[in-house]
Order: sequence, then C-alpha cells, then structure tokens
Amino acid sequence: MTDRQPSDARIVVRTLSDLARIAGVSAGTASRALAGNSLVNAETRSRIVALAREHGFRPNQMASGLRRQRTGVIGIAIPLGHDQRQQISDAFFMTLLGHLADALTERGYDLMLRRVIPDHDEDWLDRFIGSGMVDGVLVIGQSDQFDRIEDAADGYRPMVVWGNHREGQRHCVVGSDNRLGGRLAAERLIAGGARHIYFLGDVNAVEFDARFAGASDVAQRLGIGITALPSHLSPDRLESEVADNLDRSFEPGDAIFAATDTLAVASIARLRAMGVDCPGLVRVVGFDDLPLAAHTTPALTTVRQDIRAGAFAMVDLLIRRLAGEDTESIVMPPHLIVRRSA
Amino acid sequence: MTDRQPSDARIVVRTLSDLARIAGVSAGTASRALAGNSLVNAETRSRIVALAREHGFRPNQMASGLRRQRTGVIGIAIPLGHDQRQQISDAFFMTLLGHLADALTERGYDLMLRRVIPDHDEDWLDRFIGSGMVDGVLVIGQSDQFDRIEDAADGYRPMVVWGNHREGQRHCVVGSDNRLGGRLAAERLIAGGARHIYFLGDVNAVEFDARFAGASDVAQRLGIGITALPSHLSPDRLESEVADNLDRSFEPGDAIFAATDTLAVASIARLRAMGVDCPGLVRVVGFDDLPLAAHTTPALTTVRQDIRAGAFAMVDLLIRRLAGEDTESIVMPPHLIVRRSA
DNA sequence: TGGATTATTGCAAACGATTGCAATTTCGCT
DNA sequence: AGCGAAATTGCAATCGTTTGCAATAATCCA
Repeated sequence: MTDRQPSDARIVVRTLSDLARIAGVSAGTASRALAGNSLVNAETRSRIVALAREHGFRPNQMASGLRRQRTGVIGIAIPLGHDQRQQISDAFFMTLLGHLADALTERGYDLMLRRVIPDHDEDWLDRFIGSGMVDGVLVIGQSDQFDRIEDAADGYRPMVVWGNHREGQRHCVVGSDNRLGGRLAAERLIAGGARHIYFLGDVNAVEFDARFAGASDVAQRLGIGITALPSHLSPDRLESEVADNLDRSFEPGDAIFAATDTLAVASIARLRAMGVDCPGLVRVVGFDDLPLAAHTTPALTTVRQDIRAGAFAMVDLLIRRLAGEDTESIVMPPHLIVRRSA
Repeated sequence: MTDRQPSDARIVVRTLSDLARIAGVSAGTASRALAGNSLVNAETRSRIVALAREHGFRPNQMASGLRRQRTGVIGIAIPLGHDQRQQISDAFFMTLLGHLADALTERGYDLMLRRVIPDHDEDWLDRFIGSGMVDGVLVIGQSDQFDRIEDAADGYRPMVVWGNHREGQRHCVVGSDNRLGGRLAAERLIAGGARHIYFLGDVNAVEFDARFAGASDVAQRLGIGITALPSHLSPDRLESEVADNLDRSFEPGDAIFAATDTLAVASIARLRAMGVDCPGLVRVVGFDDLPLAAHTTPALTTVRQDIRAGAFAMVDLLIRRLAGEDTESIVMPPHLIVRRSA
C-alpha cells in the first residue's frame, strides 16, 4: 500500500471533478462512465464506478437538472380553493396522493408536493410550472380553479388534472363521472323510499356540483325534493357544520346524500347522537368508498371511485404528454357499493 | 404606441438575461431587483419587477439553487422497511405528512416526497441526502432502519426523524413516549378486568416494539399474560392477518391492545363479524387517535399522539439545525383517550 | 509499413442565476 | 469648482454536470 492511498481515502469526493481527479481522468469521462450509456472503455468505467461508490459520490441533481433541462421531479399541486382550511390531510386526497407516489416512484420520478391556497396566491399554477423545478405537474382537484387551470393548459402541455370533465374543456383530466355517480346515489335512495334528499357538500367545487346535479336529474324526473346543504371539509368546521345542517326533525322519507365519505361518516355519527336511526329512519349514501367506509356502523353504502386506477391513469397520461403525445381525458364510471346505510 | 411595444410583448422572457435586455439593464441588476434586498435604485427596481410580472417571468430554481447552494426544498422520506407493502396511504403517515406540509409551507419550504423500500435500496438515505436536491431531510418512521439512520446522522446534520427515542442515540428524533403509551393502554385494560392481553402489531418496528414493551412492563408486574400477534399494516394483508390472529375463542378477561388505530378498527370489525361483543366480552384499545377513532362503533378508546404538534416540532427542529444549532430530541407524552371500546 | 477506421478521451462551452468587486455616476459640502 | 463619499450599475467568475467536437491512441487491412 503506497502512502497515497490512505490520503486518497480521506479525500472528500463531492464533485465530478474530485472523482475525475482521483480516477486520473477528465470530468467528462467520469460523467459518461457514471451515466453508463456512452462509449467509455469498460475497464475505465468500472474503475470509476467503483471509486464513486467507495467514496459515496453522487452527482448533484441541481447541476444535472440545469444542464439537461429536466429534473426527474413531478410536481403535485393541491389547490385548497373552495375550502381554504381543508387540510391536506383530507382522506381522499391522501389516498390519491399515496397511489400517485407509488405510480411515480415506479416510473423513476420523484414528487414535489405543494399545497396552494389560490386566494392568497393568484398565479400559483404558473409559478409552479415556471419554477424550473418540475418536469410536469399533476393537479389534485379542480376546486374552484377551473378557469385558471384552463388558462395554464393552453401554454403548458405536461399537466394532468384530477377532477371533473366538462364538455370541450382544454386541460387533460382524469376523474369519475360525478354526475353519473350522483344519479346512482339518488336512485338508490329513492328506491329505498326517499321522498326528500338532503345533499351535504359545497357545490362551489365543480366535482361536488356535478354530483349534486346528477342527483337533481333523478330527483326532478321522479318528482322528489332535493336540498343542498353547504358543508365544508376542513376538520375544524366539518363537525359543527354537519351538526347545524342536520339540526332538523327528520321524518320518514328523508334521506342524505353526502358528497364525501368523510361527510357521510360525520352525518351518521351526528344522527346517532340525535337518536335518529340509520338506516331505519334516514338512509345515507356517501361518495368515494374510502377504506373507512367498510368499517363504520352501519357500514356505508357509497359510490366508489377507483382511486388507484385513477392515479395510475394520471401518471400514464402525464408520461405520454411528456413524450409529446396528445392525450384525451379519461372519465371513469363510478360504481354503487351497497352496504347497510342505504 | 410605437411599433416596438407589440414586438416586445410578444417576446418570450425565459431567462434573467431576456428580462434584463428588455429592461435595458444587466442581468445582475435584474437579479438584484427581483431579489429586492440589494441596493438597486427604487425606480429601476419597480420597472423591472413590473416587466417581470407582465411577461410572467420566474427565475429558474434549478439555476438559483445551484448557485446559492440551497434549494428551498425539504425531503421527506418514508421508509417502508418492516412492512414492504404498507402503502404510503397509511392513515397515520398521511396525517403526519399533511401537517408537515402545512408547517413547511408556512416556513416557505417546498417538500419532496420519497417513498423508499430499504430492502431494495441499500443506501436510500445517503442517496437522498447527497442528491443535492434538498436542504434537509425529515424521515417519517424508523421502521427497521434504526442503524442506517444513526450512520447517516453522524455526517449529516439537517435531519429530523419521527419515531422512537432510544437512550444515547445520535439522530434527532421527535416522537411519543411509546413505552409510556403502552403502559397506559395496558393499565386501562387491566383496570377493566383484563387477565390476558393480545398485542396486535409487528414488533420489528421499533415504535411498535416499545409499545409492546410498555404493555409488558405493566402486565408482568401485575401477573397478567400478554401475547404479541404479528400483524402488518399493508391494506391487502391487514384484514386477513387480523382475522387469523383473532381466530380463537375469547373468554372473559381477554383484551386487545392494537399497535395502531387502523388495526384496532379492523379488530373491532372482525370481532363483530365473529359475534363477539366489544366492549362486553373483549375490550380494545388502539393507538394514535386518528380522526376515524371517534366515529367507530363502539367509539375507540385509544392512546393519543399529538400528531400536529409533533409535525410542527419536527419542522421547528429542522429549521434550527439548518441554522447550525444543535438540538435535542423531543419525546412527547401520549394521553389515554377513553371512549367506549375499553 | 502506411493509411484509414474505430475506439477512447479531453476540452470547453453551455445551462441560468447570483454576487464580489470594480467602475461609473450622482450628490453633498466646502 | 473640486474633492470625497455614497449610490447604482456592470463585469465576470462561479455553482457542478453534461455533451458536441476535436484530438489522440489503438486497431485493421492491404
């Protein structure tokens, strides 16, 4: 062992030039060796790779990203528009996010999460897009930002949005047929004897509005009454708003369609607290089919969205758009899951 | 209007030089103007700022990050070691993540999420740290990676971990006193008449092991039997494992301590399916106090961790470490929340 | 043994923003 | 008017990696 080696081992190898120096090659060669793909002598390459791992060297992704004009990062934006204080911890968003993480990781992308409050920040989307930090953007939920998203979509291709599809829209969206879902829920309730349906949810969010519209379609056709009760999803308001909205005397024929399983669960809890039997007196249908829906008492009848399939579809579309392809939106059919609550 | 203006408006302003050119200044001045802090003539500055917003210019964060050697991004790693298939969508992690997002956003940081499967990737942590993409790292859960985290902590200061605290450890951790939590749960069950406690959870995860240890402390002291039943958290195995583990004839004095609310809820559902009354015959205590705990039937008695406070503490510690400060770990006392299930 | 390929490597210019330093201009004051 | 200080601005190097192009070394074939 020469006296050079110990000092070599002590050297901190932080940059490619460092690595190149101790390998006795140029930085360019070292770069190519680590990338593996270019034509570097096999022996040289393995020597460099060995040195790199020995010294724990990893190329700086900022520099790499800057030079290559790609970052390997996908941005995920969660606009909290119609419900400012809704936490990012909303169960549906979180489930979707989890699956997106799975799908993106599988494809070798990292993800950057950004929680945005549009009211405080006019051009949240352009900012995200233009930051240079992300190769593409996924938006979880349109909230009340439909137009803003449309605008951005005109100039920026690699974006896919989870949400509601509207005829002729310009941004690529993946989502459930919310209107159909609303119809399924209303039909189920009416078949069970409902004469008046209370819709719990904030119709300023386009997704929820569509669910309400679907339920209204059916109700009006069959001469059933329907009332929208605005309820927000933020944890600190949810309980009290549901309580306020349900603070009435229920009679046979009343039924509840909650825009979200979260709201449905809160409703059921509230009804029980009021001594109203569910499903005996009032039936309840939810939306989403979150894992918790199966575990409530009574188990929740709800409209299922296949969140996992949706997440993978979003990522798939995004990757294709990154490759320059032009993609159509995907509207997935929801399914009624019948349990005990309706 | 001169004929110059329309063409100016049409120009795409992508880089700082572009902006500088149309403003008639140098790139350096433009940079300072946008940064706001340096000494640029007030008039010049507002002119440049106006031009920037008019043309929708935003500085490239990659370039900025490279030069300034800071990115404004905090990495969040979720190691899925002891339970490979546990989804990132686990309710506890997601709740913590949501609060972390809130806290980091408040401090002006973006967050980069990375789901890691240590078994597939030896040096996940070093890779994340050395990527140059993040200014600091938060690790959610030690899983079975305690030693790996310790190693990394020696050479890397800006890291804070959620998890269990062990005497003399070298990485900075925020978490609950899991052992105390285990004691609280066991005491409650025993006070309610338990003669034998079944612990549901995978003791390979240090946090869960500590909970089990706490319960064992109490049980042994009082001569009560205790059995650990390994149950994983991945959605696709959870149900069946709980079912298998509970596939026995219960008798008065049997009680269940679930390592997690998720497991507790599944247990209760399983017990009901088996016709075993809870809390009549078997009492159940959970851990976490997730939002859903209040809504089950019977409502779940559980050990609360203040997840929100924990998240904010983690961010606070991380920021201080980024500033060079040396910080102590924080162990938060859990509290027993008594509801109906025990 | 030459001349022509082919395989490897090095050089140096990007990528886009920031910042120390120097150069210039503008004041203030005598 | 002239000198010194302060206020602005420009210049150019730098962050660390990638990559087109040129240069060199190795190989082949006649």
